[in-house]
Amino acid sequence: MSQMSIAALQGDQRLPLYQRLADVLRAEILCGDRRPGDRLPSENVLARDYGIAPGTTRKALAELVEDGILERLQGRGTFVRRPSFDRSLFRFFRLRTKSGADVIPDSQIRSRTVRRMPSEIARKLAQPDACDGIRMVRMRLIDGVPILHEEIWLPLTPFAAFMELDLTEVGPLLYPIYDTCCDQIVARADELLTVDQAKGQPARLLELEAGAPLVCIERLACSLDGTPIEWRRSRGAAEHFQYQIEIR
Amino acid sequence: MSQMSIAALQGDQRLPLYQRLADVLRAEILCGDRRPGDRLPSENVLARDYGIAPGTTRKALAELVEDGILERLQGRGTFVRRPSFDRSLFRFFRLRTKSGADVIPDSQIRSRTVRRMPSEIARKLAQPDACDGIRMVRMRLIDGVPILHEEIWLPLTPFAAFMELDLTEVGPLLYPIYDTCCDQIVARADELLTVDQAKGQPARLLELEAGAPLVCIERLACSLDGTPIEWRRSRGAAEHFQYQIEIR
DNA sequence: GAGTGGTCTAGACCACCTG
DNA sequence: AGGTGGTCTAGACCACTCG
Repeated sequence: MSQMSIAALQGDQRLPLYQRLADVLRAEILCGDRRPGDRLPSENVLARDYGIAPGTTRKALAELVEDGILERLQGRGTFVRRPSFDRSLFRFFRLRTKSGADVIPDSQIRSRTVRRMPSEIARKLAQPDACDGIRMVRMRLIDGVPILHEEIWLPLTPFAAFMELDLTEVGPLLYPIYDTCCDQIVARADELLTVDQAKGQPARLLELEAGAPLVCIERLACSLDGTPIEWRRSRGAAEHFQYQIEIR
Repeated sequence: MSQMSIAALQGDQRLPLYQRLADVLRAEILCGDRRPGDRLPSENVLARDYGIAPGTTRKALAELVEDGILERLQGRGTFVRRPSFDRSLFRFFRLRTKSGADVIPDSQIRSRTVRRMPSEIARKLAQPDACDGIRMVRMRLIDGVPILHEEIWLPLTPFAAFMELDLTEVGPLLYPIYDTCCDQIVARADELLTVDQAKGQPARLLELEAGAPLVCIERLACSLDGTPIEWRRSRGAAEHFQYQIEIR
């Protein structure tokens, strides 16, 4: 192991040692060689294995901690972080209910079918045009009141097992299920927020009049290595929402 | 200088040395003792002055670089960063015009008066209730088309000089003017985005029918030490906007 | 050429966790 | 008690900038 590792660090010699080590470790994590929760070798062991000083190892690990990929616990070790992130939507969104904030709404999956993906969604999911995918419609409710209408698309390739799942066992959070059931970890997402007008199925399910202002969030969720995994569009009555953000 | 500085670091001895040094330097910057653009002493000089190892100094400086307060340039030195941030609004907002993105709209200040602050705004600006403030109404246009209606409030206390300014000389960016004219630096801001319906003056100036969906962004801008400096509410036709964000 | 920050080394001691 | 990470030291050499 140790000689091979030294060879690996010699890859692109223009970069500093700590950078090359960070790249190696990052790659090992992204390709699934090291899974979330795994403990890495201690900094001294890494230093010996790669033939560099402990301080240099430390700087590489610090960079990955900065990235949010690793977590270091004094006296315990260095661990691959488990990205948990389904609450992120509600980190920015605040639902204007009596109760206040930080509630994850209840979830009702209204349908789950395999059907032809619209080409625009296929493109965003990096799938070939005119292929099949999994489509879900999900309502999210607070105190029984429908708040969000969600249309969710998954590519068949890694998510075939998802179709076998008992929907009654699916809770309000999908991403942990993607992990346990299909070995897919959502690491980041892009969101695009626009304002729309209510019409069709979403308007009906949200019990809104046609033309009412609707907030529309399109999200493309990606795995650790950047592969797009899930596309979803969430819509909700505009009056229920506020989006909060800090700029620096 | 050097002995005094050592005394300063002894303040709260539970914290690590690099942390205490970072706190001292941050405080010196926040209170205006070191201004944006100033060069700090080199890490070796700091180390000698404070009686610590250069590596420890380095870690303190790295933390402030991380915070965005300092900037280090190889061969030149370590500098206090000049926060420039008026473009941030448009880092998230994309205006759906033919031309595309990354345009700072033109600016027309329609009024600038001193008048009684609404109590809610006074509270947010940490001003006493029923005090006077500076109120501006500003339109922002792209290709001559009104896009945003802005209502802006400033506390009189540090901004009195702003009333003397020739408005024809005010460009599209206010924050650099706050700096040069009133010695106020905007370092961060909180934004709250909601959806509203057009009515009254904003609707008229934006040439919208009453009831049209309106995006409404309330922003509270703060100086380096966290003091609220400016409150503004920007409104624009919802159809013109999209808000983009990356979640990690 | 002198001074700066960027990288790297090779240790030391401490606080903390676990078996 | 032994291993872990957190802090700290005291240097080295390099690349870069500037006068």
